[in-house]
Amino acid sequence: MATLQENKKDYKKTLNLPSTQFPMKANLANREPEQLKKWEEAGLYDKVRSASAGRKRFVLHDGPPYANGNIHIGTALNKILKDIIIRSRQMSGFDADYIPGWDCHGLPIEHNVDKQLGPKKKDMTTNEIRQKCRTYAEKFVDIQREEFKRLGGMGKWDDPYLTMAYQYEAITARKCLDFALDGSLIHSKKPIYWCCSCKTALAEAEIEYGDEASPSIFVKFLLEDDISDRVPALAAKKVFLVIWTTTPWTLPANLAVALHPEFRYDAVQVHTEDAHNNDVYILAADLVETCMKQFGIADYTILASVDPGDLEKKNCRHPFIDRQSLIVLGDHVTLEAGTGCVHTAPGHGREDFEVGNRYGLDAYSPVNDNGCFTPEVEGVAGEFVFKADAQIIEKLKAKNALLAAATLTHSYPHCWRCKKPVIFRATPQWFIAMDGKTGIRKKALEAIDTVSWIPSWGRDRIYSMIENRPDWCVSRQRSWGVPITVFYCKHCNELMITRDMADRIFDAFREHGADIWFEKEASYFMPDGTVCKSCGSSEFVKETDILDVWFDSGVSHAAVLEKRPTLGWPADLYLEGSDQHRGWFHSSLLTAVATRGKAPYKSVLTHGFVVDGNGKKMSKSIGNVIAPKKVIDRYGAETLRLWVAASDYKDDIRISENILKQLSDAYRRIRNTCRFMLGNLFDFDPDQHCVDYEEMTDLDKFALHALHDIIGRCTRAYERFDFHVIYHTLYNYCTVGLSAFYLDILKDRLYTSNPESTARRSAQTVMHRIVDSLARLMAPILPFTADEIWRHMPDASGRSESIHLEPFPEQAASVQNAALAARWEQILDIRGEVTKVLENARVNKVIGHSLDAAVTLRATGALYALLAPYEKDLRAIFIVSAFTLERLTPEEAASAEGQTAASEKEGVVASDFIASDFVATDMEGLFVRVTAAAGQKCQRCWVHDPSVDAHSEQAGICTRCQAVLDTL
RNA sequence: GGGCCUGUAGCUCAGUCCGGUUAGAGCGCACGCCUGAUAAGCGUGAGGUCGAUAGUUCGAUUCUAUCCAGGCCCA
Repeated sequence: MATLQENKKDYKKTLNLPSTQFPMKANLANREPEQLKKWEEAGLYDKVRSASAGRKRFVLHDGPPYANGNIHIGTALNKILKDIIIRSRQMSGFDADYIPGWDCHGLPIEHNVDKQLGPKKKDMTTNEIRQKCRTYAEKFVDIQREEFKRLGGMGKWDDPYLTMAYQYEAITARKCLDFALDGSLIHSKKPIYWCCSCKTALAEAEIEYGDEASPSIFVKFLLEDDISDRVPALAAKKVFLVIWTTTPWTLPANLAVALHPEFRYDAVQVHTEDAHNNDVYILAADLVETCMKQFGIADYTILASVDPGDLEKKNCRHPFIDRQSLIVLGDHVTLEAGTGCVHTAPGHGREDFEVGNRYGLDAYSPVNDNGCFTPEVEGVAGEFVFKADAQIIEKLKAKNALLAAATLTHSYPHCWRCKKPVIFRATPQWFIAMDGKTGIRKKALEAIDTVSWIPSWGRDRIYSMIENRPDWCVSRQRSWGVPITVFYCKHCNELMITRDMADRIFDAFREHGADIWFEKEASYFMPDGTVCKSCGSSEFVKETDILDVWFDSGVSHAAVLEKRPTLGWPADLYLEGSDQHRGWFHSSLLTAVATRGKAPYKSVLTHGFVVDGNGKKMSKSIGNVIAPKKVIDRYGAETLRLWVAASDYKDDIRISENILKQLSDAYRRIRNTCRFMLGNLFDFDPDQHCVDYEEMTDLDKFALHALHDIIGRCTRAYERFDFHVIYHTLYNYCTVGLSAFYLDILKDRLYTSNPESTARRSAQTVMHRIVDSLARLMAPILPFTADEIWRHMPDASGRSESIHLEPFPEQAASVQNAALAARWEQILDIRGEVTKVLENARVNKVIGHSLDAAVTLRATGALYALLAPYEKDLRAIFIVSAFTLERLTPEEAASAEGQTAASEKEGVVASDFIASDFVATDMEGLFVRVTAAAGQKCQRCWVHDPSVDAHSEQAGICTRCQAVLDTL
């Protein structure tokens, strides 16, 4: 007779144990690049495209990232979301092409090129510099393209749109001229940062802040208008508004004094020994005390409180120029320093400009390119502004307008290149008028309500931004961009642009790029014989300003959606971070309503920002930045994609080692669950072995019902872009529905049955459908893994070469069975009660494995009726060796409940019922008894059964196994 | 400082719109089992003043206000 050990081995050979080439370890970091290469070699994306030709289109328009630097985790989030959307729409039956884009012009690139060039730049022509910028942008387009592809994103990476492409540049210039031709592009002055030493305009990014010592002076402005009708205490007094400034040189450009509309102001009469005696000063009430200290005035009386509203639009006298200064109200006034009355020179400060704009004041800036006063400024004409400070202070003293003067060290903007302090200076700029005759603002506001904003607060956010924004300043005094292609008369400075010229410029740009603007004379773009309408001159000069890059990307709907044959206007969806309400969503809307009268998108989806594990923003200085490359190298792009899917991206989303670890655990669980099913399908041929629904057990039918529930939930979630619902649904399904329930129960049947038996084939039919559906459902989120699963599934007729050519699984109504599902939900609950009692037996060393146990259930009417039809199945469902069902009357149940409770409390055995070890459960009318199973453990199926060893020919196996072996 | 948004177990998310049993799930953790999914699998269990405070209400995680913490956009 064979030894037990040998028998064990022999019997193992007779089992149908899982077998698959699908590896347990994903080794994503290494395998993903190989996979990408295979897809590329196979031309998968082209196949996807041709497979969906003729279907209804879904147009997701890619917002162009800036072609500078490596991608960061936020860009990765954005691109992965887009890819999930493209793939899921594709799988739900749309034709969804993805055309990535890059924003290639603009200051940050030029700035970096500047840094590389250093002093050489001075000797280079504009086009030489532009060429360097173009090369730089190309380099980063290539770098980022590879990084994006590595994320698993599917799309036309070989044919992206670039804002520096000639055709794109031509369209950008053309769109700008559309504004010019309909009168929406206006020329006006605005203050900008200006470096007097480099003689150039500077952008915010080119400013470095550093300490600087400045004069700090208090100046009084005589109130000309009488407000004693509102404030009687001021009758017949000399009333002054007192301002504070650290830039005395801007006083010649003073046009206004600003007060805060909600602050309280006091009129203070001072008593001094000097010329200021009996002056009345108007100051913010909260600052009276500190100001008086600074003025060195101890003796003063508060005469009255003044409502700033009573002063609005009244006039002061400029302290040393024969001019009025208007009193205005503005929210930018603070109580942090000064007097609460703010010296306002609209030509020399951004807030001054904005408040001045509202009151119709000129951006007066009598300072030339060198930083010297123009001749019109008496006394200091020709003087460098910072040098003029002292002279202006002297002048104020002489006019008895100076209340105090000191020196203050404070943070002040400096030029990034020459490190000298910069000034704010108004220069002519091009603006797109928001409220001109084309009424862009009004149209934009109306268009907002035709768009679906997800989440809905996006609507309010962009609405208030459009509602309150100033005119759009589109001028930049730079080289790297699309020029504003208008001309001026050389003699009278009259603006010149016509439809004909616009066409010529468009054609020239399309052929040569925007460089040609800087190469050719104005006449090149003008019909022969063009003369100035105003003075008749035939000599013209070109505008040298270039366009704000937001204009470039803002016309992408025209340059891309309208031009690409696979896209269309308007887009179904724009998807970007919530910062783009002010950025791309905003600029796109403005250019679209102006030229097409409609929004360029039907819906706008926004995602939040990536923050660290504590919800803090990532920054280099804090050192909490997580680079996508690091994540990919360690966990693979799939894990990063799973992170995107798991997070509710409408909020800010967190990432940390802990979160990634959790996701990588989840990934492994999903992978392994699929691997188990693949392993059990090793001998399954779907074309031959599928079992009909009607022939299946209720358990298998329930599994199909549950699967179709999952399919419904996931496909609905894809429709609503609720990807985290999919993650949770699939993950929970794998752990709870499959691994801990269905698959665990199935093992016995799969391993021990005759391989050809209906019981086993039925289970395989269900598992095949599950793994097929799971792979399809996960494909948009986990494209690598889904395709890997696909390749390891049993082959069947009509299969595509890649899962990415397949649609989502259908939700088949034929397997929906609500009544059956309701019964099984209850059986699941009962199973939960049984496992608790089993665990108790395990703790008490009665059993180890659940197959060591025999379970008896006693149940009352309804529960008994539910269980009775399944009596034979429940042994397997509970994964125990023996199962018995007994019926209990309600009276017995009630009495037993009481007895069990009593025995638990007192430790007394109260009746035979309790003596037989039944335990009351949390379910009313359900009692469970667990005992060690009788009989030997079958060496083949591991079930304890009295029949084991009853057969003489084979040692250690049960009748059931013997029967199977007989058929093999 | 202003506009918009967010805050539920260690983590990722339900629930809150329209107030009402002991606020749910999975993971993680702890303990145990198994060794025929094995760098796997199964079971049980412990975790929450629902950011804080005040108000409305018979009753608030849910409604209101303020505050705190954080994010985006402005200033």
